[in-house]
Amino acid sequence: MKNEIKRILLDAVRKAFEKGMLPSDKMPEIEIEEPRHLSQGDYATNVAMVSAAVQKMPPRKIAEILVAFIETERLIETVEIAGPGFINFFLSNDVWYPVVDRILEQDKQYGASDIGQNAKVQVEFVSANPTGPLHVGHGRGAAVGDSVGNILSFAGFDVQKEYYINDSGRQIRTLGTSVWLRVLQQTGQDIAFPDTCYQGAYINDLAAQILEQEGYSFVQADEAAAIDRCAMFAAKKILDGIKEDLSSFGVTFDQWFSEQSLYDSGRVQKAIDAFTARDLIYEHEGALWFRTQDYGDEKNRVVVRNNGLTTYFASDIAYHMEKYERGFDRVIDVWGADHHGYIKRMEASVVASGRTRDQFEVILVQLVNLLRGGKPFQMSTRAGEFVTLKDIVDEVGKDAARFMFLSRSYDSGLDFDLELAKQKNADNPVYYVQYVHARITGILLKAKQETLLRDIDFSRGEHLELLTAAEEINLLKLLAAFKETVEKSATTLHPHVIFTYLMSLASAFHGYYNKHKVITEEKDLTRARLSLVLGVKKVIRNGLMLLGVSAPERM
RNA sequence: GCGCCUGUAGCUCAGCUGGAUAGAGCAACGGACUUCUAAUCCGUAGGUCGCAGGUUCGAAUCCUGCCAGGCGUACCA
Repeated sequence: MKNEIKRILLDAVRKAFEKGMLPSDKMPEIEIEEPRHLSQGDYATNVAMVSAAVQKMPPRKIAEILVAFIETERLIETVEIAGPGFINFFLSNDVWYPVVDRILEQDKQYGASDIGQNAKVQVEFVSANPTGPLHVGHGRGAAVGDSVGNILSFAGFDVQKEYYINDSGRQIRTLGTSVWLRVLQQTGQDIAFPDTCYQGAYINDLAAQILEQEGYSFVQADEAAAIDRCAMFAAKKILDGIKEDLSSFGVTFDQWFSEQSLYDSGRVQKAIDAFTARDLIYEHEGALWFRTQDYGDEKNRVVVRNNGLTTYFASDIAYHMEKYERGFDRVIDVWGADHHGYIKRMEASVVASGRTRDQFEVILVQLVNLLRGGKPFQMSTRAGEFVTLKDIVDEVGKDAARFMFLSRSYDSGLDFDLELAKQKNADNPVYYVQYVHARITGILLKAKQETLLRDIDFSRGEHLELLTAAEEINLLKLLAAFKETVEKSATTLHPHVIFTYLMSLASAFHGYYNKHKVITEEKDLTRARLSLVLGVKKVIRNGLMLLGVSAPERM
């Protein structure tokens, strides 16, 4: 429609020039936008204002001339000049009716877009160390990553969701030691448990489990091997738990990628060697350094410490090289905001390995500020005091938790009040949107019971021209805007755009519902309205699906 | 000190690829259920868009400088 208006305007400029009404036939880059207020039409353009310089005339004068040459076609009801020189277009209702047909026809695909051009994109998120259960903070990253993946996929990208498992290095050894010491304690040995070990009660559970499995002889085994065994055992158990928690949070991954596998296949060493050969890595004071400074980082970074152990950065370099080798055009990492200092060096390694800067993007999710009854509630993984994602899902449900995490831009910190979240009351916006879906289902059920309206599974809209109420036209316009909302969300990588859209659609529907009856005495009007609400129902469902929230038939 | 994010109604936040009277939810106040689910709706009230400059016909939106808050600034992960 916007292109249509642009064409009409170009036409008007040309005709006005030919008739000698305008000194130039040039038209600068113009905007066609949807005004905030209904009184300003369906579309407005600033063509007169931006042409003032070229035409050497006041904007309003230009607007008057153009309007005289605009051919009001069937789709345009009226054209007005307003304010400093805006030209406002009021469209006829006919423009909006076909959207219902499109929704009913495309169903679950309505709103899908092809802007992604099938480009291969990888979204990596959560990637929490398997040293303890996921906590609330991970939940936000999980919700964001999963939804961004869904939205990109819906927008025509070829998306793969991946979880990177840090199953190598010091924290895993610490995990093994922690479990081992608990094992010894459980067999009656009086051993101190150091602060540097993981304190959570789950460590005790794991110790009991491995003791049960291995038997008492386990404690007499070689200690180094036993600690190793504990580490493997615990990491596997914890990872299983993480998978389970994510699954009940509605989050699934296409691939779980092991850090250890990068060492086993020699990829880490290969990456170091390759960069060393290009003098991107050099030795200094017994350690190996990457020249990230050459790529805009504030200082160079260590990849191999002087004790011979590699840093996280080393395997991350190899990991990201591997991602592109798998054929991804874009790689998106979802990180907690406390890792933002890591972006520069990661970018450096990506660019150094021959990729362009825009092939690597980091979604920085600001931290979740945990509150309890309005008061700050400090969590500490080390001390074993934290609220797990599982706790939250068990208490408030997957839908409410996900909706809350996605309600705001991840650029802002999120206050998560445990007391508030655990209340299953009407304050929670998820019910506001889900209620629309349930309400419409109720209407359709009722319509089905009416003998005259047995067949309500319309494959296209019926008698749509009878939809003339302001609320109905408004709903149609919102439904038509869903696709561009998806595209905006995909382009900006911001899922909350979908949230905001769903809230406006829900609000428009509730208002309509309270003012008009869908099922009336007039059969044709009823069928028209049923078509409309069926469309609303499908769009609500599609939007919720992108956020990973269910659309209940009943509430 | 430097870097990233944020600063909009009493509270929590949308709006930020510049547009015409800055929006929503909660909280406050007043209304609407013999009706397709009141987990809803309608109305009232509430704002120097952190501050100061700049660019522009036009700035919450872009630029600069301040101020405030969060996070980060390891041969930790």
